[in-house]
Amino acid sequence: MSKIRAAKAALPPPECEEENAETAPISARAMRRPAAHYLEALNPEQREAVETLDGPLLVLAGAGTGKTRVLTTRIAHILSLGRARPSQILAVTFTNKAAREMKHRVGELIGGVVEGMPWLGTFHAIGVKIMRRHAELVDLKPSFTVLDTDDQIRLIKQLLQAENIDEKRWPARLLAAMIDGWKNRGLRPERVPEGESFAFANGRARDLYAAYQRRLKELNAADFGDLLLENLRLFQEHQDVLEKYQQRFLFMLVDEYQDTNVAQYLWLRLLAQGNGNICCVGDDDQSIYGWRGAEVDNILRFETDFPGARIIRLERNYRSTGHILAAASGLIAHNKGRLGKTLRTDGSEGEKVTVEGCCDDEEEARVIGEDIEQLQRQGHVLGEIAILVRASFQMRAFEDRFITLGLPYRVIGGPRFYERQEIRDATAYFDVTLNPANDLKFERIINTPRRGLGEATLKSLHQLARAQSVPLFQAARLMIETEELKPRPRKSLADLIAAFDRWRGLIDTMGHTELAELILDESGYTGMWQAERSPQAQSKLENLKELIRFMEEFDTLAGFLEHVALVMDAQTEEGADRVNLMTLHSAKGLEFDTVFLPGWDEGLLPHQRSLDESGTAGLEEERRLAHVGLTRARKFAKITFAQNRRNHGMWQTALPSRFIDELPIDHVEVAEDKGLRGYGPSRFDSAENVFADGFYETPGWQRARANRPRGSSPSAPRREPLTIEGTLVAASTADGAGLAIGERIFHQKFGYGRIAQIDGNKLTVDFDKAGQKKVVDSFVERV
DNA sequence: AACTAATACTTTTTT
DNA sequence: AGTATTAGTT
Repeated sequence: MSKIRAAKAALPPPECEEENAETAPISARAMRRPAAHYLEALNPEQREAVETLDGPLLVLAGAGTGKTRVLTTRIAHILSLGRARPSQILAVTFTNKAAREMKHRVGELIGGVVEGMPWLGTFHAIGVKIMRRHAELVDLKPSFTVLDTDDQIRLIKQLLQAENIDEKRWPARLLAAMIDGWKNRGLRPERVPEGESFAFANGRARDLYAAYQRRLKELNAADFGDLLLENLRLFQEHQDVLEKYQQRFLFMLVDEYQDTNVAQYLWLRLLAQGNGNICCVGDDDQSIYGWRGAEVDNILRFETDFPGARIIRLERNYRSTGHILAAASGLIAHNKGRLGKTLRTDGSEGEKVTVEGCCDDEEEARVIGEDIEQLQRQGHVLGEIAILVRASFQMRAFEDRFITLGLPYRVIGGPRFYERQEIRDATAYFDVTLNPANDLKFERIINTPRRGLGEATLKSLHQLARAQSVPLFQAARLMIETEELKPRPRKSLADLIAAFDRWRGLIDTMGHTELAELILDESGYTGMWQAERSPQAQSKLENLKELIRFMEEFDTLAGFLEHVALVMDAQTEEGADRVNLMTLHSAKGLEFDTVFLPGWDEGLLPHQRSLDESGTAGLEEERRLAHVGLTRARKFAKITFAQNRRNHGMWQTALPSRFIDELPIDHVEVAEDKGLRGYGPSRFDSAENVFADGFYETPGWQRARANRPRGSSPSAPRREPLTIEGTLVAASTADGAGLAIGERIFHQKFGYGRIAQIDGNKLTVDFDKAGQKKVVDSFVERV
C-alpha cells in the first residue's frame, strides 16, 4: 500500500500486483495498469488531446470521432499520472445521461467504480452542490428547493395577478421564457437592457424579474437558471470562495462545449483563471441549441477567450461509411460560420444515402414501415434502427403505423419521467410533508384529488398568508380555527392539515418508501387514478409504482427529493429489441446502423419558424440539425419528404427541403418508381399483401402469430409487451382471442372501441375517440 | 365547486 | 385536428 502511494508520481512497474483492489484509491488502482494500455487504443490526434494536460485546450471533435473516449481517457490519464486526485477534477456535461456514461467509462478504464469523482456531473448538479455550501452568500438557506418549470410558471402567474397584469395579453410563459433567456445570458435584473424590458407589459419586465427573484428568496428556492446565475454571482462577489474552487480544480473538462450559454461560459472562465487547465470538447457543427441560449460563438471564440489555447481537431470518423460521411460533410459545408473540419473514414464506401419522395405523411410512415419489415426479414436488429424527426408531431404517423403492424418501437425523449403530472403531484405531497412552508407544492396538491378546496378557499388562504406573512400551510392552520370558511371546506382543510402532520410525525419511525406509499394512499391520490378508467390512468399508476421503486435507491425521503428535480430522467429500458423513434435533438450523441430521416420538407426541416426568427443563423442551425441526423447513421441512411402534410388540420403542400439539393450528388441515390406502392386507399394496404408472396413470412405476421397464446409453435419467440414512453401499452390477452365482431374492447393507446371487422389476428376497430384503426388482437382487452 | 362549452394554441429540450 | 386551458353555467 505505502509502496503504491510512494510511487504516485511515477509510472507504476508493469508487474504491479492486484492486491487490495477494493480498498486502494482510484488513482492507485489506475496505476496498476501499464500507461500504454489505454493510450495505445487511441489514434495520434486523440492521444495528443489526452496527453496535452497543461493550459487551455479545445478539442474539435466531429461526429463519431471518439469525443467521449478522449474525455474519459484524459481523466484516467490525469489520475494515472498522479497529477490530480479524483476530487480535484471538474468534469461538466449537459445531461445526466452523459454524466453517467462518463462515470461508467472512466470506471471501466481504471478498473473499478468511480465513487471518488464528486465533481463529475451536469452544470446544474455541480451548481447546486456549490450553492448549498455557500447558500447564505446568495441569500438562501442551505436547504433551498429547486423549482421545476411548473412551479416557476405558477409563481409568475401569481406575480402577474398581484400586479394586475392582463394574463391574456402577457402570458406567464412568455415572461418565464424571457427571464430564462436573461439568466442564460448571465443578466441579473438590473442589467437587463431597457429595450428588452419593453417587450413585456409596457416595460415592466425588468421589475417583474426583480420581483420574481425576491419571491424566490422568500420561498427559499432557486430555479434552474439560478443554479448557474447565482453561482456566478457567488464567484463574482466573493473572491475568496472563487479562489477556493480555483485552487481545488486542478483540471477542468467540459463536454459539448458548443452548447454552453453565456452564464456557463462566464462561470467556466472564472474557474479556469486559476491554473488554466481547461479542456473543452465540442463540435461547432453540432450546435443545435441556439434557441435555448447556447452560443456557438463560445466555441468559435475559444482562442481569444483563452489565450495560448491549443486546438486539436479530431477528423477521423469511426462511425459512418464513406457515402454517408461525404453526404453529411457536403451538406454542412454550406454553412458559413464554422471552424471547419474534414471528416474522413478509413472504412468502406458503403451504400449511398437514399432519398425518396412520398405523397403524404401517411405514405411516408408506410414506406418506412415496410423498409423496416424488410430489414427485419434480413435479420437486422430493430434496436439498431432509428427514425429521427424534426418535430414531435411527426411521430404520430409512425406510432399509428407501427401499432397497426405490431412492430415494437420505443419513443426516446418525450416528457421526462419526473415532469409527468402524477410524479410531480406525488413528489409535491412528499415535499410538503417534509417542508410545510413549500407554498408552491402545497398549492399544487391542495385540491388534488378533489376535496372541495377550490379557488375561493385558496384565495382567502393567500390573503391570510400575506397579511400574517406566513406560509400557506401555516395560514391554513390558522384559518381552520376561525369561522371564515364554510363548514365543509373547513373540515376538509382541517383533515388535510392533520394528515400532513401525522405523516410528518412518521418520518423518523417509518421506512421512507412505506411512508411514501402511505401518503399516496391516505391522501386519496392513488384512489383518484384507480377510480378513473381512462387509457392513461393505468400507466400513471404504473409510474407511481416506478417512483416508489426508484425511491428505494435512496436512504431517506429528503435524500430522494434532493435528487428528484435534477437527476431523475426517463428510464430508457435497454435490452428489448425495438425501433427507436425520437426527435433530431434528442438523437445527438447516439448512433444506429440504420437511420430514417423523414420530413425533409421545406418549412419543416429548415423549420419555417427558425427561418423567420433567426434568418441565416436559423438556417445554419437547421442545417446542423440535418447534419446531426445524417451522422447518426453507421451503415444506412434514408431521407424522405412528403409533398403533402396535414399539419394543424390543414393540408399543406411542401417542397422538398433545400438540404436535399445540397447533398453531393455522387453520394446520393434517388429511390424512384417505388412511388407506386401504397397508392390507393390505405386501409387495403395489408389486404393487398395477402396475395403477394411472402406475406406469411412478413415479420409483422410472424410476430403476431408468435404472440397468439394458442396454436403458435412453442419455439416461436414471445414478444414482450409494447411500451411507449416506458409505460405498458399492450399486454397480450391472457385468455386467447375468440373476439367477435361488435364486441366492446379496450386498447391502451386508443381507449374504448367496438370491433368492426376481424381479419385473422388483425382487428378493425371503431374507437370512440380515435376513429377507425387497425390493431393486432393481442393489443386489446375485452371489457 | 364542479361541470360543460368555447377558445386558444401547436419547433426543437435540459436542468 | 386535436388538445389544453379558460370562461360561463349549473
